[in-house]
Amino acid sequence: MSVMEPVPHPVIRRLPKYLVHIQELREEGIEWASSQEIADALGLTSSTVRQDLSHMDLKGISKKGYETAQLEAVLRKVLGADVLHRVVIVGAGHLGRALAEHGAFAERGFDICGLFDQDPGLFGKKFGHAEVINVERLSELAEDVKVDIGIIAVPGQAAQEVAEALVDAGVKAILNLAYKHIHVPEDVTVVDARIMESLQELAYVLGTSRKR
Amino acid sequence: MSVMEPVPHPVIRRLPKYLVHIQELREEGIEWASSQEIADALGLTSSTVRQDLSHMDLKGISKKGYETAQLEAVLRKVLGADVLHRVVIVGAGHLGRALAEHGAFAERGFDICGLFDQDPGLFGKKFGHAEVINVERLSELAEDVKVDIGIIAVPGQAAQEVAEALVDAGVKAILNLAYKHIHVPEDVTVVDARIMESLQELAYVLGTSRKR
DNA sequence: TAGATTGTTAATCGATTAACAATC
DNA sequence: TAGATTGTTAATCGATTAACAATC
Repeated sequence: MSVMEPVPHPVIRRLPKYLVHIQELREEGIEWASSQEIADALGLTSSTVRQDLSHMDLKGISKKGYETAQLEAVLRKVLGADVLHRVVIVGAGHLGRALAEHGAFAERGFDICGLFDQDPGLFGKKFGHAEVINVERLSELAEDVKVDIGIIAVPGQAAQEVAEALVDAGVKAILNLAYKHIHVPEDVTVVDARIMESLQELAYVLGTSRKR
Repeated sequence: MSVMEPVPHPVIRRLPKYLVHIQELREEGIEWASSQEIADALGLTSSTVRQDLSHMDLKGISKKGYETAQLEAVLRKVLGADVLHRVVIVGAGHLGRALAEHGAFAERGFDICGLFDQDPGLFGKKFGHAEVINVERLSELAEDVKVDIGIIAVPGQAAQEVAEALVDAGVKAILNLAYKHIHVPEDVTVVDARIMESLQELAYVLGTSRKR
């Protein structure tokens, strides 16, 4: 509840889930939600929900729970959903293009302001409202507009190189979709998101269940 | 090291990272890797690496480390990389198409054997080597071939419905890319992978650093 | 042999869950 | 009032890190 205490990482990762669910409840016209109801919907325990929300600047009310309008506002604020984030995507392969064309990002405050690749055959092509630009011109763009987030959507071998280009351009937050760990300075935050790893996780589970 | 003890979840999620790194080392002709070397490359501690690998059926050697060939083999085995996994994708939007067209899955033992959508305008169109099929015909396909993994790549509102169709079709492992928690029976494993949530996590970090 | 590195036990750290007094 | 639900403390659980004897 106190404003400046650090929110633990596992909690941060759950906040977007709360936000989505609460927005749904509001669309249905529901004004109050108890920790138990939220927990059931998201596959958590009510205890976890209360602990998590205790980090937010918000008070629940006994017998009623949390006011959905207030909860949505608080979550939007802490997740920066009301701030415009400028995002560049490096790599205009299938995945990079799909992201550029995916409308949901714009809806949630992520503006794709650049789509880069090294293949001249792609330069100038439009995906979503972004045009493919030579990756060498990344730093030029970064001089003009402050880039908040860089998405790495290139093959693994090129990931580290791209990461360094993003860091040089002053980007402090990187989403790494490449199948490779990247090394960055301490003041840069990296979040990994790899569909391949998730698939392999499932493959492991399938393997163990098959044996029994 | 013992064959049948359950491997903790955090360890499982790191195994794919080890595999990728070891494969790289082998391509470079490197035959031995110490826990410290692996840790540095992947941003872990040597202690974590040794603990993780102690779950594998493998022995390191003092002074040399782990034999990369052996380590790769063991990791491939435990992650089921040598088994063909039959995958269906439900949702032929930008993301679903990008996945179907993404060659890296086939390389790693994931065969996209079906791409489904509800939009008749898409039926018959080819992405990668998959043709878009009416989602109502999902169960038909499942009768013919054993589907191991289902990928949900539809908008959030449709996610639960699709999850149920997959469960009905006998799919026991689901990768959920939709922005919505899905409820499934106990014997079905769900892994969530949402780029939006990862972006929001970064947005949170940006928000907190901005304040200081 | 001396030194490096494993495998494993123990210590620490942190997250989740349980419990319950306070409160509406 | 009685009952439901919060906010918070304490207990539990599990993962990571540290430490070190064993070993090559």
